[in-house]
Amino acid sequence: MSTQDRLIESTQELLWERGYVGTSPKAIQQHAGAGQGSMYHHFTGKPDLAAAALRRSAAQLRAATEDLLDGPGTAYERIAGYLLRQRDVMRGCRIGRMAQDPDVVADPALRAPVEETFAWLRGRIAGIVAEGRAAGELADGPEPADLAAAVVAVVQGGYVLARAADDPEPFHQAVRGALALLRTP
Amino acid sequence: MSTQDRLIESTQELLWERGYVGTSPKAIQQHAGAGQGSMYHHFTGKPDLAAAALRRSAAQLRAATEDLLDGPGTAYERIAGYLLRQRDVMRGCRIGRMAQDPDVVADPALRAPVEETFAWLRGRIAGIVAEGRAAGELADGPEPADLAAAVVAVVQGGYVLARAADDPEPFHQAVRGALALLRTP
DNA sequence: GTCTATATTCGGATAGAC
DNA sequence: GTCTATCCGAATATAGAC
Repeated sequence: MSTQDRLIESTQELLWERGYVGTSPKAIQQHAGAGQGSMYHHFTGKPDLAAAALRRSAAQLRAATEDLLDGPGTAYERIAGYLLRQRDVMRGCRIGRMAQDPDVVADPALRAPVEETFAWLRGRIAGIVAEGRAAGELADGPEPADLAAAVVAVVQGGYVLARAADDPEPFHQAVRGALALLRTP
Repeated sequence: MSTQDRLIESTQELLWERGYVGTSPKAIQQHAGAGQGSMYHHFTGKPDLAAAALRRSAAQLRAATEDLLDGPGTAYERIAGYLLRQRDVMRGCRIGRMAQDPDVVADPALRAPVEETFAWLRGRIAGIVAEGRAAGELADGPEPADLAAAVVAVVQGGYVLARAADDPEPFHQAVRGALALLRTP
C-alpha cells in the first residue's frame, strides 16, 4: 500500500476514534509510519487529508450498506437486515460521529460526505418502504421519509445510548423496539 | 453570580458547542471573564471543572424533562410531549454529545452524569409505557425498556441527522415517524 | 517523495506576588 | 481570591536539503 493510502487509512481510523479536533497530524503520521514531509507532500494539510479520509469512509459504508439493502427479501426483512447488521456498537458510526464536530459541520468539504451518506441512506430506506407498501408487504403508516428517518435515527441514537452506558445493550434494546413497531401494523 | 458560577456556566456552554477536547481552559476563562489564577483557585484543572459543568447540565436537563414526563395526560401524550418538546435541534443534546468524546467516556467522573441521565430517562419512559398498558391506554407491543430506548434513540439520532444535513427537518421527520408507530397499535 | 530543522501559537498548568 | 510570570510540550505548519 502506498504511503498516501496509509495516511488516508490512518486518518480514517483516528477520525473514527478521536474525532476531527482530537486527531493531530503528528498522530496520523505516527500511525501511518510516515514523516511530516511525506504527509505535507501528498496533502495540503489536515483538512485536506481528513476530507479524503471521510470520502473514502463514506464510499465504503455506502457500498456495504447497499449490499444489504439491495439484497433479497421483503421490505421488512431488508430493513431488519439493516437494523440487525453486525456492528461494533461501542465504536459507533464513523460517519455519524463527524456530525457532532463543529469544525466538520462548518467546512463544506468535510460535511459533504456526511450529508450525502445520510441523504442517500434515508432515501434508500424510504424507497424500500414505498415498494413494500406497493407490494402489499407493509401496512400503511407514516410517510416513508418519516419512517426512514426514524429507522436511521434509532441506529445513530442507539450508539449514543450505548456509549453513555458503556454497554452495548441499550443499542440492542432500541433496535428491538424499532423492529417491534415496524412489525405491528 | 460568583466567578465560580460563571466558570461553570461558561464551561457548560463551551462543552455543548465544542465538546471536551475542543474546549480549552483559556477559552473558558475568556468566556467567563475570569483569569487563570481564578480558575485554578476554584478547580483543580479542566477535568474537575468539566465534571462540575456536566453535573449541572445533567441536573438541569433532568429537572426540565421530569416536569414534562410527570405532567398530566395519557402515557401516549406524555411521551409525545417529550418527543415534540421545543428544542434547539441544530445544537443537539448537551449531554448526549459528550458520549462521543473518548476522553469523557474514559473518565468515570465525566461519564457518570451522562450515564445517569440516560439511565434515568430510559427508565422513566419505560415506566410510563408500563403504566399506560396497565391502564389500557397503550396496546401491547415491545418490552417497555425496548420501546423507551427506541424513543430516546430517535431523539439523539435525530440530532445527528439534522446536523449532518445542516437542516432540522430530518429530526422532525424521525419524530413524526416514531410518533406514528407509537400510535398505530 | 521523504527527511530534518525551524517557527508560531495553543493547551494545560505551576509559582508566587498582591 | 485574583493577577502576572513562566514553563513545557503539542498542534500545525513552512523551508530547504537529500
